[in-house]
Amino acid sequence: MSLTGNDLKGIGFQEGKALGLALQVMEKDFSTLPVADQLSLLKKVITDPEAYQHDVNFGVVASQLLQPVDPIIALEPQKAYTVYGAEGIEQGAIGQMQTAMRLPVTVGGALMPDAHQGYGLPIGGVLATHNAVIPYGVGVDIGCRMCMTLYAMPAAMLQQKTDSFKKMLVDNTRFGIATFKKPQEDAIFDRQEFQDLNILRGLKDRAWQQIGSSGGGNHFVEFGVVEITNAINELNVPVGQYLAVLSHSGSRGLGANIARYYTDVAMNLCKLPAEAKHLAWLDLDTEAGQEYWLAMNLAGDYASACHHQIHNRLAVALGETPLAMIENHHNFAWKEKDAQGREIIVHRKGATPAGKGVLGIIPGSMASPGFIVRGKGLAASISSASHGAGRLMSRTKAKASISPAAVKAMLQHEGVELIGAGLDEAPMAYKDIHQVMEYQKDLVDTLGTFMPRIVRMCGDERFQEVD
DNA sequence: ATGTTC
Repeated sequence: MSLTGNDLKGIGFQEGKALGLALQVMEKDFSTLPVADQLSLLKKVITDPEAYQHDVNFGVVASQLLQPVDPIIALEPQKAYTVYGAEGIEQGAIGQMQTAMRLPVTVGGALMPDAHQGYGLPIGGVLATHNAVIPYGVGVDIGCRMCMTLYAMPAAMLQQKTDSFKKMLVDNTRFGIATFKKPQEDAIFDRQEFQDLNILRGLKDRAWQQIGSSGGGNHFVEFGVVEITNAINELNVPVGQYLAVLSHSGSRGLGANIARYYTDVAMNLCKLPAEAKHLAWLDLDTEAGQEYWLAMNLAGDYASACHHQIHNRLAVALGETPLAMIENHHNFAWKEKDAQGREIIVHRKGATPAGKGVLGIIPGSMASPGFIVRGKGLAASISSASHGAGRLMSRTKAKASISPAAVKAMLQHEGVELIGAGLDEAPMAYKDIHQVMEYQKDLVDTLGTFMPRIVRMCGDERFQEVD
């Protein structure tokens, strides 16, 4: 029988290295004993660690228990930050942002109008720090991002040949646990980081299996209609309608494992009061900080590579070359400059980079438009905007209160075909994107809109191997 | 977000 972390906490272990080591020792050498016997052994060790310092089995656990406990870093008075669309933001997200503004490393922050509560920094939170990176300020899905390609094809084809476009999505995208039988080669796998960092060496094989796949949750790949409304645009396309592909996904298991590992490292190295513990940071001058920075950037590039494979497969299926491609991370940290020219680390956890002239994509929901935007570089927003409409209700509440018939009717009304997805992704579970765009009109200009027509999200693939 | 827990 295997012990759990909670079992150990029950006999007095604190969250930390000793707990992890104790679990390892029990799993390796004592896993055949009944749980009660395992616990009574560990109880002796934690009661009198001195006696076990040189024990062949428990020496490593006892020595760790005897290490002095790291002092807790004090929070400072809260620094000022700007909230956009405060009336639509839940209190939990505001509270989390206030805590983040009290870290000694924090130099600035902003909360986007689609914000909601997360772990550590809220989703929709932007945090600028000095020389420190917070793994939970980036989020679990490192490099979660948007990518859009525009085609010189009549958008009406989507209605005329709906079934053929649906088949293109089914054949060329993978959701949930499903992956491609033959993953496509990619330059990302030549990256030295996969050899240089221990953690990455063990993650490469699954990254290879998963490349080009989309995962689950709010991720999607969809065909839709882009309406370019601004004649002055960096895409170099005239005002008008375009058939387009839009994708939303991240770095799959690769980023999730990097995030989990370095959050753990940070929380062990950087002890904060309970309400701030998930905001543990890594100093960029330390080995761990530099490793995380490399791993995070690799995960971001991997997420980008996944999107490029998705769009390439669909370009082949369409038999066309895209006119333009737009893409942006919205879960990431960047080295940027503040107004005084100092280097800052900008964490955007569910926020779109909106530096002056920077293009980005802000999706709505499966039945409402997304927006192609150009950042205005507003300092108060730390050059950021929202990464979507934001949830109006939790996944649990959405599943309990929205009826499949209502979703079906809404999709039909908006002329949207859907493959997969659960009620937690229903359009009515999201805020009104037009209202959210209004809240952030000082942050971005709109170049065009994207209306979804044929949407694929994660469905039963969660439970069922496809290929 | 994630083969969802060291």
